Amino acid sequence: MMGEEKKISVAVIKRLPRYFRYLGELLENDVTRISSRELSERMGVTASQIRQDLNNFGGFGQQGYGYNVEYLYTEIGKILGLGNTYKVIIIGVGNLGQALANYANFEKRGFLITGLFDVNPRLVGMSIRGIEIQDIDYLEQFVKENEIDIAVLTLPKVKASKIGQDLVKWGIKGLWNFSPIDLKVPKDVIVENVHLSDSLMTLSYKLNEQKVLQKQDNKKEK
Amino acid sequence: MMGEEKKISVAVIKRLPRYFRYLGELLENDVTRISSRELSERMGVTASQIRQDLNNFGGFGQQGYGYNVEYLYTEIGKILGLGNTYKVIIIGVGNLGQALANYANFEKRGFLITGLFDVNPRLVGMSIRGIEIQDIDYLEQFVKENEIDIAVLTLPKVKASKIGQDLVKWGIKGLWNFSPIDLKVPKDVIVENVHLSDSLMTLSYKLNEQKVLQKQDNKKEK
DNA sequence: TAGATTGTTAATCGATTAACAATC
DNA sequence: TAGATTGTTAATCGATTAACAATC
Repeated sequence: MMGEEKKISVAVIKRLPRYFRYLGELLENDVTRISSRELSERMGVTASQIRQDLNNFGGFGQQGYGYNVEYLYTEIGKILGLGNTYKVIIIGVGNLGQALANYANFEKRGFLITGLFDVNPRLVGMSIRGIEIQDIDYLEQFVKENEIDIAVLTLPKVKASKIGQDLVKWGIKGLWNFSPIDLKVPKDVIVENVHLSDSLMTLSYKLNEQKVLQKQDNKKEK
Repeated sequence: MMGEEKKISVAVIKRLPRYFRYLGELLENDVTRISSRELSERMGVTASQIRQDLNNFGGFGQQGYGYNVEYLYTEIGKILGLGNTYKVIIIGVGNLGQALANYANFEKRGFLITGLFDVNPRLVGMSIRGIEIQDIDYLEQFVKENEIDIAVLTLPKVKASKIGQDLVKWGIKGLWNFSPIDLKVPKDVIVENVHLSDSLMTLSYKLNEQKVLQKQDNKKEK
């Protein structure tokens, strides 16, 4: 029956951009076809996983041949929704917000920065890549008048929660959240978190674990 | 037998910083004790998972009482290796590198920025938070003379791979990689990736999926 | 046609959840 | 002591891997 598709797991979705990246590289190197086995060796995953992952979305390969790199690249791009353009606003134009505003590659992928907002009067009025930073007081009006797809939250923890709620109220459906908080949102709103301090702590954990393992090894050698 | 501990899964490790964050908030709000059930409700996970996760590292709770917030917070901090200090260098001091260099919270957690490097002659000689940006030519010497724990890679894709290899050769054991590549490193070197474009693509995918679901709902309503 | 490799089903593995005895 | 809640074992669920028939 239609519409009865099994839900794709987050684990699979998170792997798609990586496939996309590898296929892009193959394409740059003029590789026209690739088998799941060879791709698996390059990526350090199992061929089985690649085939399973792809077959969640359709049969992109051909028996006895493998996958056409360009075709598969295009198809995964479509699956990731990269054909679309998204109107993006950045809220909090500190160092990180500026970094993201300046990152040209996002524009290439269809993420168009259409508004920048900050509370800091020193920043308001300045421009980044031709876009003027507005006072956050104008945020509500701006969001309501422009069809914004994604709001990037790069502001201090204390403000992020409130602004996040407001944005949802004003109709935003996508949040790219860099603040170290978990936003509570209705289920039709998508939040993608980038928790840098979490990432750094994970690194810290692993470095420590590594040290412990080395000590154990040293003992064994004695 | 000693040293026969079961390996902690990445899934568990990745959850630790989140526990740490929630416990920190509880502490700020003067909550002294919490049960796995209550924490689970706040975090949107199962109480069972919390207890399982924590018991990988030890019994931090007390039957009939729950967990002492401050104690648990401290212990998870220890597990995450936050008692240590790490010497950190940032390679590539563009917008993102600058953002990270300016992020004071990292210092608080023991991640001390001790060197900044870039190829861009315009940046070399400038200072961020009292640290002068050096030409990347001095990187090798600097790494060999100072015991650097973590190198942050915030440079263009094309350079990242080579520099990453070099750093490993020069003895770096921890890499915090922001470049959209997968570094190949020996197994005693830890790489923690922050792939911003992957994250954005995941958001894009989910926004698209959301749209599709809404269309299906609309159909059903008719 | 023979060889290669997919798409897909079945088997395995690991992670999450449930249940409950231990115990504060 | 009775009630609450942990620590931990057992059951379930889901994701990964293996296997192989289908087919290019």
